[in-house]
Amino acid sequence: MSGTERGAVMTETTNEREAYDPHAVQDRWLPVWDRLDLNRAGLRAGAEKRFVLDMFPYPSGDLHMGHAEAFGIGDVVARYWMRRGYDVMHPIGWDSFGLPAENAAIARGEHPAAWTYANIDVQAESFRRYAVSFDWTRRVHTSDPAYYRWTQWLFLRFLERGLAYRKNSAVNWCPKDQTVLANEQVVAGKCERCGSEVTKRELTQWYFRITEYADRLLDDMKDLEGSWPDRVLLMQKNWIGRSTGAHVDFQVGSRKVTVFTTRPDTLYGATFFVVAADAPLADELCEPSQRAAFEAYRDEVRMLSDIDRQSTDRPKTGVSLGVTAINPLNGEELPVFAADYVLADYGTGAIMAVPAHDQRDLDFARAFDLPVRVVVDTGGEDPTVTGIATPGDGVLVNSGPLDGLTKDAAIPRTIEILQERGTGEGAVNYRLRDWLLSRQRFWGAPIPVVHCEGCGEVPVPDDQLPVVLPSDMKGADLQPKGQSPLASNDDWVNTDCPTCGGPAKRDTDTMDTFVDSSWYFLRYCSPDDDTGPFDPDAVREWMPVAQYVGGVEHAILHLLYSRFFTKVLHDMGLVDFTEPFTALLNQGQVINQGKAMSKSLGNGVDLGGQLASYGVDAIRISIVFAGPPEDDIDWADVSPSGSVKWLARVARLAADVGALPASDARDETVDRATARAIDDVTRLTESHRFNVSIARMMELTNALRKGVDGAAPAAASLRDGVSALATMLSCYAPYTAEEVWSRTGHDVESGDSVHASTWPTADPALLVEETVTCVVQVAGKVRDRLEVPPAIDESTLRELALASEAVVRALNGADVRTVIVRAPKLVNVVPV
RNA sequence: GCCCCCGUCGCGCAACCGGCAGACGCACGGUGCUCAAACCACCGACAGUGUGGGUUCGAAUCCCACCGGGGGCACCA
Repeated sequence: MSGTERGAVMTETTNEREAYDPHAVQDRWLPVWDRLDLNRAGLRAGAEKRFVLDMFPYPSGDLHMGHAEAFGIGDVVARYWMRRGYDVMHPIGWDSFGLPAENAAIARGEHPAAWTYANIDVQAESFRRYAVSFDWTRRVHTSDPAYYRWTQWLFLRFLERGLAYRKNSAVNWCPKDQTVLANEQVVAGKCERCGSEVTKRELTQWYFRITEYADRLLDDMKDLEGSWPDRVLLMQKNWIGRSTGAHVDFQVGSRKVTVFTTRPDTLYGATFFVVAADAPLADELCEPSQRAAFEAYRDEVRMLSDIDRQSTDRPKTGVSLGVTAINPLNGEELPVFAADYVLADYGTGAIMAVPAHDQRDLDFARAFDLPVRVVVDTGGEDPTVTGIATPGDGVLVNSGPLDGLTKDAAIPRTIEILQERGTGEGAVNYRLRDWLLSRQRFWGAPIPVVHCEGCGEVPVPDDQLPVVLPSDMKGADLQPKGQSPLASNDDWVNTDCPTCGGPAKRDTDTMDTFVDSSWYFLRYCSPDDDTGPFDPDAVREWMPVAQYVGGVEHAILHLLYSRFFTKVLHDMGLVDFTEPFTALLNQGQVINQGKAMSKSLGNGVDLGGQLASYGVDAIRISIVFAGPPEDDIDWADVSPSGSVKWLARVARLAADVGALPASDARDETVDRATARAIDDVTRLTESHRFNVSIARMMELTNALRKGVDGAAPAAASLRDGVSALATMLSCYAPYTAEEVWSRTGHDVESGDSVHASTWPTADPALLVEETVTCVVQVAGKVRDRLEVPPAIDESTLRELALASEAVVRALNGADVRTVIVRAPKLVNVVPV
C-alpha cells in the first residue's frame, strides 16, 4: 500500500503509511509469489547446484511448533543459498505410509488413503502459508504406487544381491500394534511408537543384511566428522558396536562350541563356561540329569521382561548343564552353566568366563563358589580377595607360553597359537543386528514376492511392479490379527506363479516405513521418472544433500538406514557417492515451561493460534532468535510480540526511507553500519548462527532509524541500507522483507521480488575503521583508552601509552618491567 | 556405573586466536508525544561469567577438582 493512495482517507498520512499488519502483508504477497514461481530448482544455468533437505513429515494432522522450527531453519539455509546465486533444490514430500493412518482408518471405517491424503492437503497448505521456499513440482508421497513401485524395485535388487533374506528367529513383537519391530524400534524394552512392553515371538521374517555394511558404516563416519553433530556420530558408533577379539572353539562332549571374546589373552584364566539360558544351544547341551533344573530356570528367565533382565545390579543366577567344555589351550575341563547374564543374540550366545578379569564373571563365580585364577598381573589387588575384577593392562602370568607378555602382545600371540591348532581365529563382532523390515500391517509397501509350492520364493518380475495395495479394504478389514490384514484378502493373495504359472500366494507382509524413507531424497532429483527409482544424471547433479535438517530422534534409525541404502546403491553402480548427507543440522525441540509439549500435560502450544495472533514472520523470527538452532526453545521464554514490534519497525523504516525525496546524499556512518551488518550477517548465517544474525539486523535497523531521524537524512545511503536489510531479512521473514522491498520502490508484481534479489556485498573499505579504541592496562587493569589509527605501529603505540597521564598515575613511580603491545587494540604495562 | 555437552545481567542469549564482559531482544524505570492511554520515539539502571585452585603480563575463554543441569550408553563377553 502506498502512502499517496490512502492519503486521502486519513489526514495523518504518515501513520497510515507506516501501518504494519502482518496478516495483510501475508495476504498481499502470497498470491503474487504463487504467480512468480520463484523456487523452482534447476533453472539457473551455470550456477552451482545445492540440495537443501528437511526431513519429510509424517502426515499426522496439521503442522505443529516442531515443524515450524525445523522447516523455518531449513528455509533460512535454502533462501540464503538462493540469494547467494546457487541453484537450490528445496523439495517437500510426505512419509505417508504407516500405522496411524491405519488406526484412523479402522476407527472411521475408511481406507487409510483417505485420512492420509486429507492430512497431506492440510499440511501442504500450511507450508505454503508458512512461506517455506519449496519447489512444489517435486512432491513425493511414499504411499503413491508411483513411488512404492520403486521401493519394491529396490527391494528386489537387494534380494538379488543376497542383501534381503528371510529367516526364522525370535523377534521383537509389539502386542498392541500387533506387529514385529526392528531392534532400533525397541527403546528400553518398549515399543518406540506406542510404549507397550515388547515381547518375543518366533517368526519367519524378512531382513536386510545391514551387518554386512557395519564396517563401512563405521569407517565412513570420518567423512562426516565436523559436518555432522558429534553426538549423532557417537550414537551410531555405539549402535554398531564393533569389538575386535577372537573366536575360540571349545569341545563340549562331541560338539564344538565357539565363543567370542575380546580378551583371548586371558584364556588360561577361564575357569568356567556360560551359555545364554534362552539360546537353543543351552537346550542342546543339557545333560539328562540336569534337564529338570535347566528347564525350570529357563522358564523363569523367559518370564522376566527385558527391563528386569537388563538391570545391572541383579545378583547373578544360573544352573549347571552337567557337561564340561575343554579349553583348547590347556585341555582343562570347565563346568558349563546356563545363565541369563549372557545374551543369546550377542556373539555366539556363549562365553568363556574369566572371573579374575571380568566383573560379571567374577560376580557369578562368587555366587557359585567357582575358582578364580589371575592370569594378568595388572598391579591391582587380588580379585579373589576384593571381589573387584582387574580388567586392565599388565603382564601375563600362569599362562604357559604367554607368560611375561603384555596384554597387547599376548592377544595376537594367542590368536596365532589358536590358528596353528585350528581351534580359533581373530574375529570382529558387532552389536548391530540385521534390519528386520517386514511388518504385519496393511498400510505399507507390499513385499514383492510370491510363494509358490513348486518354485518357492519367487520375486515379482520388474514389469509386474508395483504390487498395488487393494483399494477396497477399509475399517474393520484392517483390524490387526497377528498377521497382515492382506492375508485375509483372497482375491489379492491368490495369484499365478511368475515362474511356472501355477497357483501361488503373495507375500502378505508390508515393508517397514523406514525402507520408504531410506531413498526418498534420491527420488526428489527426478520425481516423475517412470523408468527407474531415479535418473542417475539428475542424481549426479544434485546429490549428495548439501544440508540436511531434522531432529536428533532419527540419529540412529533413519540416518543409519539411509547411509546403508546409499552404500548399497553405490555398490550397484547407481550412484557415485557413498554418503547421502554431507552436512547435518539437528534443530532442538520446542518445549513449554521446561517440559516437552504433550497432550497429557496440557502444555501444548498451538501453531495455528500463534500464527493467527502474531503472523508467520514473527513466529519464524521468534524461533530463530530464541537461541542457537540446536538448543531447545522454551516457548514460555519467547516473546513473539517482541518480534512483531521489530518487524513493524523495519516496515515503518522502509516506508520512511521510501518517502525521502530522491537524492544522491550519502552518510558515512550509515554506510559503515550497513557494511558491518552485511559482513556479520553473511558470516553468521553461513555458520548457522541465526540468532546472532537477527541481532545484527536489529542493530542495523536501529542505525538506519537514527539516519532517517537525523537532521539531514542521506537518501542514497539509507536506501542502500534498507535494500541490504530487505535481502538479508528475506531469508528469515519472507513476507516482511517483500513488504520492505516494495515500500522502497521495487515493482514486485512485475517480478522484482526480494526473493529474486542478490545477497548484498560489503565494501571492504567501509569495514576498516578510521580509528580504533586502544585499551591501556597497568598490571592487567584498564587505566586509559586511546583513539588510534588501526595501522599504528607497536613502538608508537607503546610511547603513546607510556605517556598517558592515567598510566603514569597508576604506576605511581614504579619501574616498568615489560610492556606488552598488541597493536592496535591493547597495551599492557607491567610494573616491577 | 562409564562417556559427552552446558553453567555469563531478572529471563533468552552475545563476546573472532586468551586482550575493554554486553551486542540484540524481553521484562523493568524515566522522558517526550496524548485530554489520557495504547502505539511510537528517546534515555536509563542492572551481572563480573556455578564454586575452588592452577597456567599467564592478562582467563568467560586454556588445565585440574568439585557442585548443578542436559544428553548418550549401560550384563555387548
